[in-house]
Amino acid sequence: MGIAERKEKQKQDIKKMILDASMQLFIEQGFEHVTMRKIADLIEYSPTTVYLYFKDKNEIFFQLHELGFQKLVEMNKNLAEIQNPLLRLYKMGENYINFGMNNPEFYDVMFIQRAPMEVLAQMEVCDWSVGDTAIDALKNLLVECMDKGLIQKAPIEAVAMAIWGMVHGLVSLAIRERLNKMVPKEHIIPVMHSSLNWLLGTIDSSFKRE
Amino acid sequence: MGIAERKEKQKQDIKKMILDASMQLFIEQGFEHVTMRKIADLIEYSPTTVYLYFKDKNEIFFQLHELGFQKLVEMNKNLAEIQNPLLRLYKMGENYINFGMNNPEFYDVMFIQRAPMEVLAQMEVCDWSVGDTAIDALKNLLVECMDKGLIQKAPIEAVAMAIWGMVHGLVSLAIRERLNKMVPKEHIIPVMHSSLNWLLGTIDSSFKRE
DNA sequence: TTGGTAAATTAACACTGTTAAGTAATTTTA
DNA sequence: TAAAATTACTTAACAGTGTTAATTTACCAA
Repeated sequence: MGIAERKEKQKQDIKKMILDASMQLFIEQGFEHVTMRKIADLIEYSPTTVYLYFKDKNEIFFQLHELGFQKLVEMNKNLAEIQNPLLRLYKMGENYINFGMNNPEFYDVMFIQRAPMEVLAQMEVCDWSVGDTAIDALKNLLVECMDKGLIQKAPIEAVAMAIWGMVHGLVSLAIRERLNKMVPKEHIIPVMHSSLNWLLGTIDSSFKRE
Repeated sequence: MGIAERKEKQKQDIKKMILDASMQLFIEQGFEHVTMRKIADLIEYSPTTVYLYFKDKNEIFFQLHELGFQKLVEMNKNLAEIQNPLLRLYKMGENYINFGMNNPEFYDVMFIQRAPMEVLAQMEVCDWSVGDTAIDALKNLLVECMDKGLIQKAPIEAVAMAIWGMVHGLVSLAIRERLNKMVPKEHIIPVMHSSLNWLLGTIDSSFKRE
């Protein structure tokens, strides 16, 4: 069935076109300026055609949110070569902050916008796998640190949430303009890194970053 | 000029009616379901009348955001009676978490939504005074802790951002449904408190909360 | 060539924030 | 008190939003 295959491929191509157009719009103009009509204009189809490939606007954002996680995972590949788990933990936090600050629109749709979670809630199998995988990576790393006696044993859940909370808090406050007065824009990433450094420094006082 | 006064009062009354209606809508139905027409319906005026009292929708949200800060300050009055600065710091974090989780819509407009900051950006004197006051309270408390040798000396800015970041991160992740899989909804506030407890515990190991 | 299916479009609905123009009510002035 | 001016409010409209139903166009098999 060569023609059915080709049709399927065409369908996937258009889906990709829609996602590319959406991505372009939302990186250039931000989440709230992405409209179905603008997407349609960009791919030179009528607005309703988009609905033949995606259930609704939220589903498009859900896909972009997944794409964002792919980018984040990509970024974290440099962790593998780091032996010291505590250093790896620091680098993971640094990566997270850099990712958020360099890809604010992706960060937005991944961790701030409600849209992707609404799609998830309406799915029969409701697992946020991309998110859970990322969280598990953090948890596993923490377990490794504790096992090797690098940080004090404590409830993993609470520690993981504390660390994730901190880096997410910093990035989301920055993205939503709540740190403008506190720190000038050009210094904000270094200050975030020093906040992270302070936290990990208090976890293990023997840890000092070069 | 008694009549000018009365007019002024009437004007303020209607402003208050509009804010009350907006608040009711956004507490009951959430930020994104507050519309100018619904507000107008609720106060039984035409939609355009609202524009005679507020420049635009963002300005209404800015006022609600200020109101939210009043509520938060109100909540923090119980801090005064606490002698130990470290305990006071814990209680401040606890209050922050409780405030956010019990008033998610207020928290949203105060720390997540862009609208209030857009109003601020268009003002000639662009100071986020309510926010800065809150941040200063945290900083001062940290200075007190350091002065009394309760926590190790470190750059205030970085420490303040780390702590604020953490509590904000936890609350905003919860509000935006990113912790649903990690922690069941009914346990979420206790886990947040234990995250905070863990952080403050690592800052000063002599500190254990009852 | 015809019939049937798939793909895309047009038109429309019910909303949204916001502005311009017009009306009604009130106050000031003569 | 009557006319003029100001204030308060409303109606109508614009340009946009997501989304659905009905319709047309394009394609492929018999």
